[in-house]
Amino acid sequence: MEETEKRVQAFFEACRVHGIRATPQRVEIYRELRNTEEHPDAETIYRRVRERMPVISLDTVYRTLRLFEEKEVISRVGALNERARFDGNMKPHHHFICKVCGYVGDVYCGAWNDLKPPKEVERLGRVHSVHVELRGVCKKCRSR
Amino acid sequence: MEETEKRVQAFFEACRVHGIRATPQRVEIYRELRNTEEHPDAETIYRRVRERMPVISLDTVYRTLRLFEEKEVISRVGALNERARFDGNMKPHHHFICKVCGYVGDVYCGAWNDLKPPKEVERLGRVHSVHVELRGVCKKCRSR
DNA sequence: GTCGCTGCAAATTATTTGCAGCGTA
DNA sequence: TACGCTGCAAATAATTTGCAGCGAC
Repeated sequence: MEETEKRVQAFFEACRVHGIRATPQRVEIYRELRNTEEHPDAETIYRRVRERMPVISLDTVYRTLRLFEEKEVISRVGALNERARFDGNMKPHHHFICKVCGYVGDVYCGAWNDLKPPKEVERLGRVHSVHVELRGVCKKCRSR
Repeated sequence: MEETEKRVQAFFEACRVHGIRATPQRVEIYRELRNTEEHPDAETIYRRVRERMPVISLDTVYRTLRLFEEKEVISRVGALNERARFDGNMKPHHHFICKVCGYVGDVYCGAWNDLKPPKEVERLGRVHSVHVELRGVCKKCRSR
């Protein structure tokens, strides 16, 4: 069995566990996402899936991605894109981000200020800065 | 001199270096951003600055933030929020993000898969995952 | 006077929602 | 039959843009 197809099997299993239906649309969206390393956006996934499955709508893609993310079957790159948040502190530091409310807290950790990227990264481009993101649930949201 | 005000002095200096005007609006936006650790969004900054400076518009705030970011006087939390990007790979890995085109590449680095957050982070909340983000310029954008 | 910066209003873009129909358990 | 899932169209929310006026060099 091909690698991607093994994953699709695991996907069916995950759907069973979460009690959601593995509809054709969802399977294709999942397959598309596993088939690429491009970290595509919703629109791109929509365009590609539609080539193989002409009857699918963009909002199904959005809805499905949101569902997958909620079930932790896929993840989102970078912060939860609610709205842009800014930071006036340009000293090296890191962030704790609450998955629930989006709260962002500063984390200082000297040891993390000079993490050395592995050499293979040169293949991708030149690194200007290294930044650690901790994701979790903040105190306030935990106590609710 | 108070800490924030020292920073505002540095801000004037930075404006001189970059050849942009340190208008009252810009000074207030910068001051607001340095005065808080909340990593506010544009709307929040707008609301707060307006209390002290009634004549300012939301788009000036947006424009100013964009300008500051470009000049590297401030930074943005998380990825450049163009649009949401998704990742079907749930194995622990890290990301290289191109500042110019938004390209996202996967980075595998065993040593980074179990970075231990400093104890003070418990003060903020419970950490579920640790993720390193490398920001830089990708090969394609460098050669242009 | 020139040119950068601003406010206003309108435009654009990404994402979400309400609703009716359809298909599967 | 019931209910989850879908497509469509309309709504919402964040951010950007065009334009005219104003003020600093």
